[in-house]
Amino acid sequence: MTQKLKDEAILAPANGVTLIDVAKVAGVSPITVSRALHKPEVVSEQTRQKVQQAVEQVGYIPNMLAGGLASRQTKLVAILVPTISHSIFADLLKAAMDGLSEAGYQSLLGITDYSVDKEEQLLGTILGRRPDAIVLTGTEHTTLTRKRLGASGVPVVEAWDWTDDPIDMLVGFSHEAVGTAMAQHLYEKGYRRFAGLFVSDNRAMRRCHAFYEALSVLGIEADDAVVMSPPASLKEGREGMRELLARDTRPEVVVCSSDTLAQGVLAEAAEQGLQVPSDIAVMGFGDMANASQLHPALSTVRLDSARVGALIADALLKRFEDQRSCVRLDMGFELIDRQST
Amino acid sequence: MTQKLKDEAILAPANGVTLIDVAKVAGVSPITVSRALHKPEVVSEQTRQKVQQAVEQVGYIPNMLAGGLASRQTKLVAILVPTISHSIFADLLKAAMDGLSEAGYQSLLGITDYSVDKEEQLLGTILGRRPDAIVLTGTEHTTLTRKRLGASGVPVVEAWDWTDDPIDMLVGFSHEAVGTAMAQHLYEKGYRRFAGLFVSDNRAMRRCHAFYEALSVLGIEADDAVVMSPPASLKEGREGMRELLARDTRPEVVVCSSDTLAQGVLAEAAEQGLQVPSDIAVMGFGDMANASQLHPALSTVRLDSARVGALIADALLKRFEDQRSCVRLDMGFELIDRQST
DNA sequence: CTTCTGGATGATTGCGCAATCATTTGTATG
DNA sequence: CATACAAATGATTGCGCAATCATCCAGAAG
Repeated sequence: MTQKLKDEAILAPANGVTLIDVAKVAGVSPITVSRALHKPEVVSEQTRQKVQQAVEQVGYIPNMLAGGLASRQTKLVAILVPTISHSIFADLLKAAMDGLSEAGYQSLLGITDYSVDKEEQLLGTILGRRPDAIVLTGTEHTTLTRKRLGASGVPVVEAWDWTDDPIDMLVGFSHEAVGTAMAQHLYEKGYRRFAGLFVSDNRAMRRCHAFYEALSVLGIEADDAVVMSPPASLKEGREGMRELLARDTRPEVVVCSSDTLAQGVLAEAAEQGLQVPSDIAVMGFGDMANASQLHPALSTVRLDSARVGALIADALLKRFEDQRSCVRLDMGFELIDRQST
Repeated sequence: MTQKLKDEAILAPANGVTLIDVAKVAGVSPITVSRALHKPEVVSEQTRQKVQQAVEQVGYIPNMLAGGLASRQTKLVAILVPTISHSIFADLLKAAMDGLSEAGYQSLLGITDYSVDKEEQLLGTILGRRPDAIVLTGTEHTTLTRKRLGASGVPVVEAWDWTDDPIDMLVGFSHEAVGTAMAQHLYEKGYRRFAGLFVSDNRAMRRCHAFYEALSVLGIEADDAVVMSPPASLKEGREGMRELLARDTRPEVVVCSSDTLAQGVLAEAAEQGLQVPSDIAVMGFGDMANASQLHPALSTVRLDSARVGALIADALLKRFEDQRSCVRLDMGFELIDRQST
């Protein structure tokens, strides 16, 4: 077959052509075509090639609706994240999608806007697509969500958090441990006057509480954190910083619930002519790609969300291979000292 | 029915329960259940309620594979973007998804990494899901992509760009016009020594060429732009800036292919003790949420990608209602002067 | 009282494919 | 040369649903 012929043939529509058309052209039965495409090892090399040629000639594109209905597996994985506007979740999502697509799985994205109710609602329509697995962010869900997932038997990964009572699989880290570690770390660096700037999502607040708890254990009293509502953008960071600076005593270090917030703090400090870290130090959370490139480079907590995404994909692929596999992985985290503390 | 009963009932698995089960419980035929759910107006209020109750009692979740196969519409829209790590595309995607989900459509995300070949490959598997429409970023595609789309008859929106020869629908703006406008604008502000810092993706390069073309029309000779390979992050911005500053003559203004790159330029300028804009001015592209919050606030080109996303959704919904509808919309853009120029 | 109309419901069929079981063919073994 | 056995292929069936056409019934019109 010439290249030209192939090019013209392959363009056939996704609508008309079915397995049967391919079978006719190849001179075999429809089921043999199906096998040639999905289980080439059980078909003779000769017929496999005939089928392959026929597929290209008629421009066949398998109908995965029909395939999924018949085989009860959709090669679809639903991934629910609170937002895609934070590089943390964008990176996680990208890595998970890449890992899954290598194994032939497509991803169905859901954005929960940090709301467990929206998560529940998304889940309702998503389950209608009969995904082979579902990835959730966090371990906080509505009871209905938990029940539906438990009853549906779909493999689940809860990501980006840690709990002793997971629905199924788990890839993440303890936000309480992060809060505690940040407090101890900054204390050991000699800071004594602390301020917190957090966004009021579930996980950030848990880091916040652990942070203040640890401070109190260290014998330090600190003013309450400034708490903003999501999303966490530079704007919130600047506003929060202004609020902190308006207080009676200026803190030595500002601990933020995300790098983005911290970046806003840096911008506000620059605007007000404050030197970082000599006048005021700043610590973020997330180690997004920008963090090391800011001026001054941002001290933060490194999570490697791309790795979390990749490990989510791994966990799922393992489960697909072996029903009994159940990955539960505490990724940990790493404190990164740069110029801002 | 008590709340408790409902809660317990609704949790039934997504696997076992079918329309037929609902029909039995409701005491009607399966097809009546289908109608009660999809076309409530043709069913009497009484049976509609009976069905609704039965659905909740048995925890029925419609199988959209079966529904899609039978009705030939999947309520799925595929959206292909080059990356989700730029807020421009993240916002566009989010807005499009929101607009579509309100009308009951789910989105299938594909990330092309700025590669038309990857786009082609993604399209292959995506067409297997028989989406009701496809959204592509840009107007540059492989010939096979064009042919497949043309032949498949699926509604297509090309977004974020402009062309006289669209595949189908079009929502975007002219990148050439942006390049030209930036050159004229900066010229009018009095700048004469220009430098360009661009990333080598198709659309950025077209803005770049138009920019230099316009400069040359204005009688200005400028050194070649520094061209980095994607992705465009702060790091590339800083590196590019260092390269520019190493040249014989320092430019008065640096024009960047994205706000992120520009942000890197600002960071490098700060690091090197250069005042912006007095020592060197900077202009970005995109007006991401951060741009106005940086220090100094970034002059840029405003695109409102969320609006593009919303209009994409509108264009598709219109098409779904009326086969003949074919939106082609030039969104234009807006130059924004802030502190950095 | 008959005929007509239209609203409400049901029966049948097929969407495109893979699982399952059945059959054919080719090859090795005694 | 008969038997066994595996590899390769085919026929049938059902996945869960909506489109299509058919039926039923109540009330209006004549």
